[in-house]
Amino acid sequence: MSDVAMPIGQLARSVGCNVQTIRYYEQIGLLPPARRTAGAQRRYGAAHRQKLTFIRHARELGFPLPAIRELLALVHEQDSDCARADGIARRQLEAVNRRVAMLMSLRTELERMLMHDHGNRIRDCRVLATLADHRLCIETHHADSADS
Amino acid sequence: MSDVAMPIGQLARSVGCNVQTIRYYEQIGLLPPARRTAGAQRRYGAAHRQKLTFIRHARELGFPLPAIRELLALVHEQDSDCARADGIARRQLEAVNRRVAMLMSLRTELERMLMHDHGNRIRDCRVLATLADHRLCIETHHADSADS
DNA sequence: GCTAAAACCTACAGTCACTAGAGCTTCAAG
DNA sequence: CTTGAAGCTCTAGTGACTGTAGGTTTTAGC
Ligand SMILES: [Zn+2]
Ligand SMILES: [Zn+2]
Ligand SMILES: [Zn+2]
Ligand SMILES: [Zn+2]
Repeated sequence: MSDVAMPIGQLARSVGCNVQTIRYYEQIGLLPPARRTAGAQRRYGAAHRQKLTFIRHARELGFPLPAIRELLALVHEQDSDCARADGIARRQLEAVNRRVAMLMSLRTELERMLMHDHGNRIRDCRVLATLADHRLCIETHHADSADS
Repeated sequence: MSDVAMPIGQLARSVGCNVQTIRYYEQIGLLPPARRTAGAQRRYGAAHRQKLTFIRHARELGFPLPAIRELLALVHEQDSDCARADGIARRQLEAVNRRVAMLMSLRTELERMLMHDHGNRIRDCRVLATLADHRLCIETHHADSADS
């Protein structure tokens, strides 16, 4: 399509993020500055769109921005070994695994709380009783790393 | 133990959070202000410790602070119905379920990326190729809600 | 009573990855 | 040439803390 001189809003729609996000990426130096019209509006081409697509896809897979910055730098070294890139992805996988494990035990505990018979008064509520005393929990859901 | 006049550091150790967190909770009105010594240092008793334990346990289960604030308010209405408390917990369970679902599909995709044979050059790297083009993904891991 | 170290105090900045708003300017269609 | 959408910069806010600077209080040993 009209790749030649896309304004920022069109680029945003085409990759599915919003305009402020693109300006933010430029500001922190993740996306190189766009060329500007005489009136100082940004105009983007295919290269920018590719880079932004990469960034957004990585974000959707949960990579943090510093990791993405490193991955983008690696893309330019076509002849180098990809071990570093793979390492970043593996670390991301491990982080995801830790979060999943954490959330699964939270889920178990929340389900346990809710399953119990509630004497429908606050004073007898299983949810509040459990929150007040972790000994009513079975699982050790406690955070070693990875929150919420 | 010495519940009578715990200084903030001791309270922090006893519930397993750090000192700034307690001051932060006081600042945002989640934890009521402690009484002070002549020299303006905070001293805590059993009631404070109970409340803080409740807060920290709820946080470990992923409840956001506004939900915890509401739960704490409910605890004082011993004779009321616990439906609201249960509703908050159910919403938290649903949020956890959404996150788990999201993270599972991220995990699948990350594993797929990494499983592939890598021609150990950047130019052939499956990780970077996949990040550059979502069509190489099977799962629709895309975020509708719940990030990272 | 004195000293030194540990713990405490306030106030403010920084984290992460955006998002929202105010107040102004530029672009493109008619 | 007018108008309305879209763009611009700059600043502040989100959630739930964490870290720092620079000062004061407490406590234990002598
Ligand atoms: Zn209940
Ligand atoms: Zn528990
Ligand atoms: Zn590779
Ligand atoms: Zn994908």
